[in-house]
Amino acid sequence: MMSEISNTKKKNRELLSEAGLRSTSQRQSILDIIRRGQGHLDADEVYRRARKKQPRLSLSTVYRTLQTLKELGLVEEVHLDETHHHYEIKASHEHHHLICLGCGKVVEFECPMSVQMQEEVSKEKGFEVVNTEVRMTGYCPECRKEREVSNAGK
Amino acid sequence: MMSEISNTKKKNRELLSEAGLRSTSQRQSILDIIRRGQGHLDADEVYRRARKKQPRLSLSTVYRTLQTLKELGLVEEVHLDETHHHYEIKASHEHHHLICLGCGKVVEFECPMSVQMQEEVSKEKGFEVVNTEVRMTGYCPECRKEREVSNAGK
DNA sequence: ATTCTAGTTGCAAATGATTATCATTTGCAA
DNA sequence: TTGCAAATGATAATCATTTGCAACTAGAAT
Repeated sequence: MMSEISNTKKKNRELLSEAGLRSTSQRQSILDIIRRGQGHLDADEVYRRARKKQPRLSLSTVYRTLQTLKELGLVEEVHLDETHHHYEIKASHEHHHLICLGCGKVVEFECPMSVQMQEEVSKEKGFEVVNTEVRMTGYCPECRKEREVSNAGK
Repeated sequence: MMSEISNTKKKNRELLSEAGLRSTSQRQSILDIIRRGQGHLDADEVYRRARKKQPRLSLSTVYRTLQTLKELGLVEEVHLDETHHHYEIKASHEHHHLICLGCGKVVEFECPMSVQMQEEVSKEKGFEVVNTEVRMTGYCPECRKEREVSNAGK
């Protein structure tokens, strides 16, 4: 348990210094928060959580760090909605997002088909495709139920 | 030719009044511009084009009209990049977007597979999926060439 | 045709997410 | 321990989009 935590800390430190970046407490905690965050945190949520430990942390640092970690390839920026960005640890497995229009819940899904799709489009359009994002929206089981109820009331 | 234009005008008028909306000149021209725009116009581009005929048109009206037309289901909002929205006439055939990271060019592609994909995810997650967006990024033939040249120079 | 009025518009100011600026602080190599 | 480039915090700037409100107008009622 203890070793797990210090491992993470050490790993963070190494990751950063390998990239030629200084290992600051701010970067440590932001990285940790995203790692523990189970994906889908936005800048402001990271800010709020990080401030619990570092009340003097500024929002700009969060944005800058997010940007840096993204460039480093440690963190991925995902586009769950149109108003702002969300961030998650770059996962080992490629996955996509299914977003509930009712409650905002986000569910991840894998999609082996998308690789095939990417190849097809690549060939057909002569592009070198570097990324494929699949975003589905709909209603989760709970919200579906609610909608049925309120529709029945009409 | 003449009849085509007035047809469109009449159609616009009908579409709007059917929805209980007033048929204003602003809405007419914005709708026309998007229809003629071959997809992918952003609010500001619509604004610039519309002003040629209606110099007093305001940007807020463009935004409001875009919003209204979207709700009406006549226009679709697409997310080609993270900085702002683009709009296109709701097409008869579902299609997705492939965006060049070099020059920004946007190419549409169809993807019958996505329907199947949607069904699978629907079943697996218990969602009622209402929309699937596939967004690929990469480099178009021209930009690929350029990149090869500049890489060779290294 | 004239009047009436709720739907629309234009303008300006507000908002919300993100980025830039710059003085101050800090990690870390020497 | 020191020097200095990198990083931070506070604040202002930016940019797309939204909103409040007074003035305007489409279209129904007269």
